[in-house]
Amino acid sequence: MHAFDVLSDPVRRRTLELIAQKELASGEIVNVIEAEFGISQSAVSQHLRILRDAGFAQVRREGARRCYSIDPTGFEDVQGWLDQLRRYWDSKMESLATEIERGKRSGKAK
Amino acid sequence: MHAFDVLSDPVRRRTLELIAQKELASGEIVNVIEAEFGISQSAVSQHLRILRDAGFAQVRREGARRCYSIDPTGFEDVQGWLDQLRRYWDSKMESLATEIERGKRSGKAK
DNA sequence: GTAATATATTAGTCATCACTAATATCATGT
DNA sequence: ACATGATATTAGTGATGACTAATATATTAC
Repeated sequence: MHAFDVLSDPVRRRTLELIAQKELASGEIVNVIEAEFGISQSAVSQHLRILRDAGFAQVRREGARRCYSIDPTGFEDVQGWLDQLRRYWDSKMESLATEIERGKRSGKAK
Repeated sequence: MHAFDVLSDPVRRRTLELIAQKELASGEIVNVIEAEFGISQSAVSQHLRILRDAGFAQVRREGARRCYSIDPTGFEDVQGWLDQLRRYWDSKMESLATEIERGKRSGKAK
């Protein structure tokens, strides 16, 4: 599943918000998500798996508990793609600015 | 449609890459996407509508042509959400570093 | 070992969305 | 006015993914 597909689900985004602030056990995440979205433990567990597989979440076993925290790895591709895109349109702006500057100097600006 | 849903489609991501570099007429976009993904003009047009509606693309009429370019507006929410999340885990790292520092000074580090 | 708790997995259902085919709209040239 | 080209829209179909219910696995307590 592509990184952006992972982030396209509101339950997964909310889950990331939660574990970004503080490591949480699966059960604690289930409590919040169940209250906010009205879905089952099973559904949350499936989302957690997707987050793990895509490198957005890390898990640490603590007895019977599974403690989840943010894994920055998954965000690298996403942020990279966004940065690349921004570079494109920034450089476009820049060459536009250069063009305007050139126009001014040669007195061609209308 | 949520901003992340918009970005979760590969055709739309590719389209954004194209128009981020250079303003393109609908037909030019169709040519590239048709070649790369093997989908119809209709499909591309539907994707362009979604990009417009979500504030990722701007359109300019030029006779019968519709010229598309990037609209940064749509990316604000996306980048904002990512930044917020990063702030969370950065501050977590910071307080962890502070804690270690404190531990060292008080000689409590194990 | 058995019960209780915590979490994950599986099978099956339903909704959403991306697509095609067909059609509509709009501008341009004759 | 009509044909042509460029683009958008609509209706209908198929695939994917999010969910529930049921079950499996693992850990702790008795």
